[in-house]
Amino acid sequence: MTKIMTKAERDITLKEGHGDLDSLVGYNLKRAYVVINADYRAALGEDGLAPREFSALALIVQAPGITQSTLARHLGVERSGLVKIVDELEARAFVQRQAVKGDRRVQALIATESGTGFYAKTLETVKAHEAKMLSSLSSDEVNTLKELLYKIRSIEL
Amino acid sequence: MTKIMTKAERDITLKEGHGDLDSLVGYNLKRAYVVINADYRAALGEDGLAPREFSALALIVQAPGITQSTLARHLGVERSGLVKIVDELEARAFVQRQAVKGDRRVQALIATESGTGFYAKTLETVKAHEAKMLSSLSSDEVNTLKELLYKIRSIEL
DNA sequence: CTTTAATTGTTTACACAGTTAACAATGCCA
DNA sequence: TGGCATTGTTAACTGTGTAAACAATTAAAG
Repeated sequence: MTKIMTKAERDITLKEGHGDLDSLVGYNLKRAYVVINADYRAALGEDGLAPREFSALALIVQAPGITQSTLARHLGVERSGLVKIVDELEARAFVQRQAVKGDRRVQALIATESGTGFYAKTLETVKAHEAKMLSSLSSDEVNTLKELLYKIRSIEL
Repeated sequence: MTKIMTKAERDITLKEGHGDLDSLVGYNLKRAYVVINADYRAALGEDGLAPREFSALALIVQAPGITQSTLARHLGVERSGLVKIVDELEARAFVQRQAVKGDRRVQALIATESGTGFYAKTLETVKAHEAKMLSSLSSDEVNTLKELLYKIRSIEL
């Protein structure tokens, strides 16, 4: 026999905020991800780089000449999925696909000058966005958080 | 003048693992989320509940009679998006939409007996999956992680 | 060598999660 | 009563990503 609650009772019950879900890391992880992601997009605006293009560009800037296969592996996506990411970056003239002598299958990725500049500018914007989002955490807490998340994402790598 | 690296040089450079990206919370958050999510699905198998159906069911079990609007608000999704989640749960006979006297617009959601049972069983599976994933973290670390993620997801709520 | 296997980038088809906009039915309130 | 808000729903669309197939090329095995 299930007891039905009134609307007021429901709201009070759920307002507390510690049912089963809140004790699950996965649920908190997803919700936090959604919040951060939404603010990221708001902070970068209409023609800012989407997260995946941004992270791809970051690796290309920091490892000039990286191939798409290697890049896909490091980003944790499929080769096929990376194609449109690089297409987008190339369409905006931030990176170039460059032939490699010695292996005609691969095309090395290098950032253009404007790509490098745009990346640097975007990185500052992203850092500002994160600083704002994490302003209620101490810098120790932020470091701990990064550390723990890094541990999790390194599982079975 | 951009210096192109050899493949070996590239691999060494990236293996270190501390470029710009690794210092960003958002990037670590996303990668950790993907890892946890993949293992969640593997742990629950073919006909297990997907994360969103599971969390919806959790709230329905814990707040019998909750309406779709209230549920959507608590889950952080749109009313329209919740429809197919509840459809799925109803198709599997885990919840029922029940008319409410006094307001003919809403339909209260209640878990069936089998829904409650399935939820309890699934919750144990999910807890086991999390325990496995987080085995390299101390229980203090796990609690800290939950706490920090909860702080983040509570921003502007 | 020559045949077989593996790798790279790519396209196409698909699945899934989620949003916005519109809508009918109903309730609230002034 | 009349206007406004809310609820559940559908439909069209976007975004993100996967899996499967393919041609070109390279590496490995006999």
